[in-house]
Amino acid sequence: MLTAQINGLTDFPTVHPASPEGFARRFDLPMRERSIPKQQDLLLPDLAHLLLAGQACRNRVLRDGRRQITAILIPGDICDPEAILAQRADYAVNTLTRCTVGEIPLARIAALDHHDLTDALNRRLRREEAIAREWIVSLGRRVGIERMAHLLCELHWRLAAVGLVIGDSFEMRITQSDFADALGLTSVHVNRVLKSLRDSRLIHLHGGRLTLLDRPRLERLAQFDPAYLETSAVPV
Amino acid sequence: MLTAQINGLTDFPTVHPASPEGFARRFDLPMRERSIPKQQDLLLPDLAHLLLAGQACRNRVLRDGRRQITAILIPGDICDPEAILAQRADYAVNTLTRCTVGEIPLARIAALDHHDLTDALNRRLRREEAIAREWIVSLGRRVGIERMAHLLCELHWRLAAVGLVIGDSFEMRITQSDFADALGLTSVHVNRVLKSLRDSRLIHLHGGRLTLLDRPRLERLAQFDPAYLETSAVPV
DNA sequence: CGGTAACTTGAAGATGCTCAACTTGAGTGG
DNA sequence: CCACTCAAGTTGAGCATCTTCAAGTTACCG
Repeated sequence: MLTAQINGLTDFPTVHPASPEGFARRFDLPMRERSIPKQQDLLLPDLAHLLLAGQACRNRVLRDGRRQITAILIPGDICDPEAILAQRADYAVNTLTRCTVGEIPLARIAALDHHDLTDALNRRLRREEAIAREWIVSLGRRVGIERMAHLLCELHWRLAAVGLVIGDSFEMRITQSDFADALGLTSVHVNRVLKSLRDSRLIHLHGGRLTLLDRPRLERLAQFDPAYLETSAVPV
Repeated sequence: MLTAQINGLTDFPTVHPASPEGFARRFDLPMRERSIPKQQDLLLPDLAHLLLAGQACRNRVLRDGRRQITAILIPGDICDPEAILAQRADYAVNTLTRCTVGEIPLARIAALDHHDLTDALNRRLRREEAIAREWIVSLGRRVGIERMAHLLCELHWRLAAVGLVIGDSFEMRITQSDFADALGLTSVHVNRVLKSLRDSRLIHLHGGRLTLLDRPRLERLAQFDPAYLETSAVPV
């Protein structure tokens, strides 16, 4: 079994135990697994990509090298829903940690033309747009420490929804540099923000595992309201 | 005729001459027009709202009053596609200028259950998400002047697509304060950024009309690439 | 156990903010 | 048509957040 096999690797990050490959199974689609090192481009042409383990991101790089992450992907997420729905994705997807992806030929998806499937994808897209809106609020109107707090609350909530949180702690191997590119900050400032959160006893980070020590206070600091994530509980 | 009637008002901003109410007509939906002053809440319950004239925005306000605009709406845009697709919209919509909206009862839309309609809405949603991604890049990685340049390029492109640009100039009555809330800046800084763009002879603003004096240079400054807007030309 | 990526810290500087005063301009009523 | 009013725009000065540059230190991986 895939799940057992992955869990056997001791340092393998954030596996979705609720078998996200259920997506492929539900619609009877062939899926090939692939393991990818961290900091690599992930998308291959003519395939849809389902993230099974690890964390990835969508990002854009400006001509002068400035990089902005526009979304963080966790197990169970589809990396490129636009590839399925619109035959194109206008972004790159990179791994933030070592990842396992499930690859499904686009041709097979197109062939089955399943109404439930496009419905499910569109529901996911609406949720992703809600997340994007919240990122816009963060980037526009929250200061560094609030931005970081909000992102950690979001990740906690999303990881919990797929069973990857124990207590208030979860695996977190994203580098400070990548956090910086997600939060619109520099890695130096991310480091200071994290130190400040540690000093305030709001978080604890050790051995690639992050613990939210005082989630209520963290959520208050971030003005985090999970309503935007709850709405479409998004099966499939 | 609606279009003629609106165009009769001399100071009425950015009317979509290509009759955006074609949306309602195409699907044979009843639409009531309503005129709304600037800086007002726009959404009413149990209705879908189509923007016919003027400019509006989706926004969120934090507890301490900080406000972030997450999207700018122009004639032809649907203010609350989520209200139609998911029976809820987790944002407020405000008018930025005086507006005319077309209101369509949600019950009537739900009743017809037209597949083309949900398809069209989902296509619009994907385009909006592409715009949101670009806003994330701007807010995260562009400095003030680049952010403003990029937004002006975006508005130029979108307004041109609905026939509201003459030469390189279009009606623009959004206040500097609202620009600030869209760009994650203060109105004071927006003022300085606009002055700088004026001094560089990149834009000209007079009598509520904005002219892009050197669009190629402005687009280079913003690193603007209209691909994300072109993709789904979005009829309906 | 050596090498490299990631993290940490300090100091100086840039971008953008806050506060405050003033100017301009559009809409209103006399 | 003018005076009045209030919202919007403009400008200056000082300050906060965050950046840049640079020099370490730690931790992971082969």
